[in-house]
Formats: sequence, structure tokens, C-alpha cells
Amino acid sequence: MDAIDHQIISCLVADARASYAEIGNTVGLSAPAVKRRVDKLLDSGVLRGFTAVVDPEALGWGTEAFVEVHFGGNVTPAEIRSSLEPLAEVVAAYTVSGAADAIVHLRAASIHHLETALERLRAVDMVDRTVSTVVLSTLLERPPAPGGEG
Amino acid sequence: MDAIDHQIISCLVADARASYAEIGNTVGLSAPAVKRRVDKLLDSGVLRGFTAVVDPEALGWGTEAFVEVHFGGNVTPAEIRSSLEPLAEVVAAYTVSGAADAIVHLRAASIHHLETALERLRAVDMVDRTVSTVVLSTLLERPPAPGGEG
DNA sequence: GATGAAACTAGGTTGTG
DNA sequence: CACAACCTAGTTTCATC
Repeated sequence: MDAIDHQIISCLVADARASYAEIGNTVGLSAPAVKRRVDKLLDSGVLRGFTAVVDPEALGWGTEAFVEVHFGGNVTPAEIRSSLEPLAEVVAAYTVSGAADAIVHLRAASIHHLETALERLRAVDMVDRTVSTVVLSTLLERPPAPGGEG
Repeated sequence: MDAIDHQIISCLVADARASYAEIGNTVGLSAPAVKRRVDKLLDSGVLRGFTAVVDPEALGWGTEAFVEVHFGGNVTPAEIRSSLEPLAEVVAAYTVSGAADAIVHLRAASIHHLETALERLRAVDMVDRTVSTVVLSTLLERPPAPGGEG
């Protein structure tokens, strides 16, 4: 994990289908050298994989919301995870500090779809209360800048 | 944008470096046919591109927070966007309904780094008040399921 | 208009120094 | 890590339905 690895990761984040030769040209390495590093990064788990970036609107997932979920009683993160995993509308979920126990990021096709997703979320065992915040517009969405401070 | 396009998108979301032949094998098409469809999806904007999925911990970005931002006065989404864009720790930002004006997703290297990022966020013009929620653990993070209801 | 097969080109992969 | 050879995949063209 040296500076060149960070550059390679940057290239792949920018375009996961970039050729090794192209990346090598950017970072000053030969194509095979880049491949070996990428293989190592995949093997070590630094790179988890490669995915396509899709326009949610085009797929008919134009409605988003963040939901603070309050659980009743003692619930483990693992239990929360397994209870949320079956809900297709849940694109992300986090346990958090503060008043709520978890924040759930929902993506739905419409307000109506969002409502039914919320109903199913509230029907999940141990869910006590939810506070929904509907997304009006996405201002910014980007991968974390590689090699920040710290 | 028929059912096969959705299948192709699913394949690419699962693995952006999958070969056209492999995708074709899954969706029941030949490699050239898949390529033509992918080109069209890229051209039409349904597919925005391809990116690498990186482990934030491994890159030293292990601390996350969601911040509700309250703005003073009349601020346009475009103004919010351009004021947040320079902050490297901002990985996502949304205008939202409800009490807050925006939700900002921050990723930092440490609690200390998060603190400095919050200071810079609060120093942004027109930012009135912020309410931070620190992420304890990531339960789930996944792309939206293609072809939902709606 | 879109697909499938084949030919050609480019990139991925492995071995050697 | 670079170089070189080999092999696989991407790309284009053309014929077909």
C-alpha cells in the first residue's frame, strides 16, 4: 500500500474498466506490474470489487429517504442487519450514536413505493419508531478521496 | 430498456469487469450484442460509468458521520452544492424535506479529522447550524436492486 | 433493426531475467 | 519490475432473420 497503489486505486475508482496499460501509463508502471498490484489489492480486500454506476432515475428509483430507526429493547447490530437485509429498498444502513439506533437509506420508485417500504420497515421486529427524511435532490455523490489525512 | 438490458445492468453492477461473453452467457445473447447494448446504455446515460469498490478502512477513512445542515436565509441547491464540493470529506449531500435543509455524508480518517471537517463545514457561508450523527458501524451498503416495483 | 458468426485488433496473463 | 510470448477478450464487419 504505497503511493503507487493509491494512484492505481484512484484510476480504478475513476474508471473500473481502464486497461492495465492505461493505468500503467498514468502511474509510471508497466501493465503486468499494475495487474500484479491490482490482484494483491483485491486479495488483501482493499479493493472489494468493481461495479457499474447506474442512474437511479433511469431505472425508476427516483425517490430516496433517510430514516432514523429507533429500536426497542436490546438489539445487536447483527440482528438489525439481518432484519433489514431482506428489504430491497434498503441501500445502506448504519448503527449510529445519538438518539436513533440506526440510519437507513431507502431508495424507491415513487412516494407510494417509499410509503410501502416504510411500512415494511416499521413492521420489522423490535422497530419502535422511525423518523423519515425525504430526499428532494442529490447534490453530490462521490467516492471518498483516496489518501486523505490521517 | 427491456428486460435483457436490466439483466445486463445487474451483471455489470455485480462485476463491472465481467467479460461481454460472460454476460451474454447469463442473459442469453452473444458478446457483440451485449457490447452494443452496453454502449447504448452508456450513451443514453442509464449507465454512468464503472468504478472500483474500495474498503474505506483500508484507505484510512474509517470514521463516518451524517450531518443535518440548517442554512440561514435563502440558499439555492446549486449554491449548497458548490459550497460543499471543495470539502474532500463530503462523500454525498442531499437537499431534504423536514427540519434540516440538507443531509451531508462525511467520511474522515479519525474522530479528530471528522472534527476538523465539521469545523470547515460549519464555516461554509450561510450554514446556520449542524446536527451530527456519528456512524458506529456499517450494517449494509449495496447498489439499488434493479427493476423494482414502479 | 437487431442478432450471430467470423476475422482482426488489443489487452490480459504468465514466465523469465 | 520490465520484457516477451502466449492466450483470451474486445471490436468491427458482414450476412442473416
